[in-house]
Amino acid sequence: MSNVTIYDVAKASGVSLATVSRVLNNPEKVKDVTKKRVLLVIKELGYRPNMIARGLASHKTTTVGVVISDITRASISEMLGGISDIAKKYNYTIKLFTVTESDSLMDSLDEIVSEKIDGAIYLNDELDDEALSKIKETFDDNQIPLVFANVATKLDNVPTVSIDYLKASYEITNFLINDNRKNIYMLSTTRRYNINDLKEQGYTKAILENNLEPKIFRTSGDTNINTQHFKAFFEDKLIDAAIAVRDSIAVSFINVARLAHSKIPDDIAVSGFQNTKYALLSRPTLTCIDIPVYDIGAVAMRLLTKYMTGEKVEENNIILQHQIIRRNSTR
Amino acid sequence: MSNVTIYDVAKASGVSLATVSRVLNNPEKVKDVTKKRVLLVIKELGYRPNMIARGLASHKTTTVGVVISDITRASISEMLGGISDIAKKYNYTIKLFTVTESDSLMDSLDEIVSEKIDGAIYLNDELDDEALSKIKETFDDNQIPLVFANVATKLDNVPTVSIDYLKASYEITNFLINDNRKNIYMLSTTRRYNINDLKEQGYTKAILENNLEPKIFRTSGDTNINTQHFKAFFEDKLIDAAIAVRDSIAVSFINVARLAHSKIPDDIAVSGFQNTKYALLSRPTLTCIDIPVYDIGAVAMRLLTKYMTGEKVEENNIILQHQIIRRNSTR
DNA sequence: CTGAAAGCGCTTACAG
DNA sequence: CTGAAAGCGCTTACAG
Repeated sequence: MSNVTIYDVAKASGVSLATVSRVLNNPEKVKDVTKKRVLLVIKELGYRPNMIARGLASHKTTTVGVVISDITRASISEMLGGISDIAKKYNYTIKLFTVTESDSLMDSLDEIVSEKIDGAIYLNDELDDEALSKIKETFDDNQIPLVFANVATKLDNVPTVSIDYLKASYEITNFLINDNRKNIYMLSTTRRYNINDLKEQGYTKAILENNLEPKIFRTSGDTNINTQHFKAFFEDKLIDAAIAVRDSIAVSFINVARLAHSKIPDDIAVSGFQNTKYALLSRPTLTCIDIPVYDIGAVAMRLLTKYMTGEKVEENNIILQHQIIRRNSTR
Repeated sequence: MSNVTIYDVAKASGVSLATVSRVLNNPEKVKDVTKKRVLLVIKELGYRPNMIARGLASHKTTTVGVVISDITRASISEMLGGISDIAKKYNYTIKLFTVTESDSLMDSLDEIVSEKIDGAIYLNDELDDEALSKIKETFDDNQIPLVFANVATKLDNVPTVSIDYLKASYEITNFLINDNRKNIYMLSTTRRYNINDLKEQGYTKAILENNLEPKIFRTSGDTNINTQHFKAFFEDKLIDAAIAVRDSIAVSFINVARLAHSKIPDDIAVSGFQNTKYALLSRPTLTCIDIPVYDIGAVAMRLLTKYMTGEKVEENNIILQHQIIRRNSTR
């Protein structure tokens, strides 16, 4: 029964409730004997401070908000894993907020802010700079530290944790160019994402530097739909390499390409992005950029703890390392 | 700026703070003119009630805890999606708790309980009945309604939302038996899950009813590891059908089987469980039991709202419908 | 329909 | 090192 209050503990150990509170929050200010006695009573009574009351009195809830748009995306749950592990380590609880497109952004933010969180991590790579700065501003007004995870922006004073998507894309494109590929497509999404734009830029840069022609094919993330698109694609396109912005799109493309009697990787080399389980289960197995999704979450949470406790922060925009995982869909 | 309090609103609209509170919580008790005036001031000042203070005063936090073990599992994020959508609809906020194996169960529960949630959903199919009832008891002691999602148990008075895994497994096994398969393996996990046990039972029942021999092969959920196991498997096993307890294990098995020159589905028919994206991206595409994971989450949350508000509940153990999705890995 | 007052369970200066 | 008291921002009987 958790209806034991700080009063009960105070009475049972013969001290004031102020002292019990100190034992819990500033133990160094309490004499050893007293502390031991109080601690014992706490154990015996099974006392656990009421976090709500503590939150009201101290203006700290030891809760961080995690704001996401589409929880179903594979990367999200891994990022959440990283966030959660570090949050636990620093004794923060997580509140989950989902913002759907039908919601007005400002209303959603107001709601989140009124929950009195100590800080927030925002996961949403669909935001443009305007939306990003509006969000940042709202949190600033309420003095709530905020970190964007897996989001890239040129705005400074907006803390982010991400990888260098432009560079990653540039590298994988060059990798294919060095394999003597001439007709390299980027398979991107119809919908413009903050991060996919960077992938396209890195690709385009490498392509142009080599006097090739950039070719971006946009399709849906939905397997049923992009399968149809890819089937049409093979009726008239010349192609010897493809870089998909997501692993699942790459695998879907491989499946259709093989139906069209293309040999992977000899006729067409294919690369994905992220290194999910899809890449391992695909045949041939998929070469891709490994994105340390768990780490992005973990580092974002760690960064947030620094803002919340007022620790010195050297760098607001953290770039984690990516790498190319070579498998059988490329030579 | 959310530092506007109920006092500011009261003063600005010339009423007492009690009236402002009523406008928000029991509007029918306030005269229309007064209500309109207060509402206007609330808008103008941008007032949003402090949820922490409200929680302390009312003993209701409008927050539900979602307790999970391994957030990385694909099913979890979809279930969370269902939970989140319904929670939003009923104006509940979600607190996320992860319980790792290294944590003591009781300590974790104590922590969760001290967060003063109004109710909880527990997602963990690794628990045996003993653990389940211990958990249920702890929440009962603290008068916190609790629903287990995607968990099966014979204990009554433990609310659950799930599908009939035994029946689903029984059906898919019979489906393969009717295709004249004789050497049907179940590909299960080394680790015993609450739910996988039921899958094994359904399989075994169908097999025995048809005078066949039950054959359960246990492996890891990790693709790299089970690939090795499956390679060894093909050196000495006679097999013409396989039912994997997870889609990803089925796909991994198919990949190895094809390497061993088995034709899918002619030589070996394969079925999975859940109907994830893996099933669609596999070649051949994977037949599997469709599990309405999102719905399980949504229904669990809806059920929980009933417990929290004291609504009548007809049935504590809700079974959702599954179905067999036939694709190309079976005939 | 509305207000004054107590209370929710804590924390935190302020004294001593 | 410890206690008395004010306060965090609300809700909710209790009167009227």
